[in-house]
Amino acid sequence: MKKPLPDEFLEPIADTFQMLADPTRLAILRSLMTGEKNVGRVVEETGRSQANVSKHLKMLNSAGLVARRKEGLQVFYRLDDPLVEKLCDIVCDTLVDSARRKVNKHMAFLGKHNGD
Amino acid sequence: MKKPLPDEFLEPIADTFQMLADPTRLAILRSLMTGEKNVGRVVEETGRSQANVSKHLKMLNSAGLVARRKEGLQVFYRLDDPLVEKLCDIVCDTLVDSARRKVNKHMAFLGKHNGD
DNA sequence: TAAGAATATAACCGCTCAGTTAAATAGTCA
DNA sequence: TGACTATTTAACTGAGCGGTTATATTCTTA
Repeated sequence: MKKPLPDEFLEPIADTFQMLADPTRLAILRSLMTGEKNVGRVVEETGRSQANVSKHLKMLNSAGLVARRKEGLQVFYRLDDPLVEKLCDIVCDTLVDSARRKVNKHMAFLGKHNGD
Repeated sequence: MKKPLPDEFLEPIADTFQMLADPTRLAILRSLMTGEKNVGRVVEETGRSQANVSKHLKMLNSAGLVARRKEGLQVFYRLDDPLVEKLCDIVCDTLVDSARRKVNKHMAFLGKHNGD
């Protein structure tokens, strides 16, 4: 029932993952998860340099992950792809699960248990 | 209800995405989705060079995405993280949706409609 | 028009990484 | 042991990318 994904899709998919494969971009996306923000605000929240944030925002925009809106001197960005939150949710869940497994294993070693 | 993800998670998450941000590795993972395979078989199915596949398999193994099993001369690899299939499903769905939207837009332009 | 603020761009550097080629390792079988 | 097979590893190269610094652009306001 599940179709194998065609070769032509491998590269665009890899490109999408590539966009998410950088801590700074993830920090920017996380910042935008709580709503549309101008560049300066994103700079504040991520603690990265202005030029750096601007550069990454441009990449994210080109990739179609964030949308751009200009208003006077400021430029506002917002998430523009439902993919982002879904992916982050899944990866985060997996990391949490992984961490929990490690803890449980440790507890078992100590002869203890917690709800698994 | 949704907790913001902590800074310490950004890098490991980025690393995970990085593993998926390469067409060859995606091809390898796709190959392994139909079951455990030895290196030579993966080489065949992906059409990449043997050394290249071996290198990527090592990376995927180090990242915990695939498991390794040795049997005589051959080495068998298999998917070892539920994350992989989940992520690929989501990305593929999104790409399909995106493609469908484009088609629909085109149909609308032509004054036609199909089930949306 | 001049000054200043918000954002974008250009140039540069160091590093990582994908792919290739060639050699090494490990296991099988005669 | 020696030939042969499957896989791994080492060394190298070229391209891409993240970050910084400095400069440019765009818009507002006085």
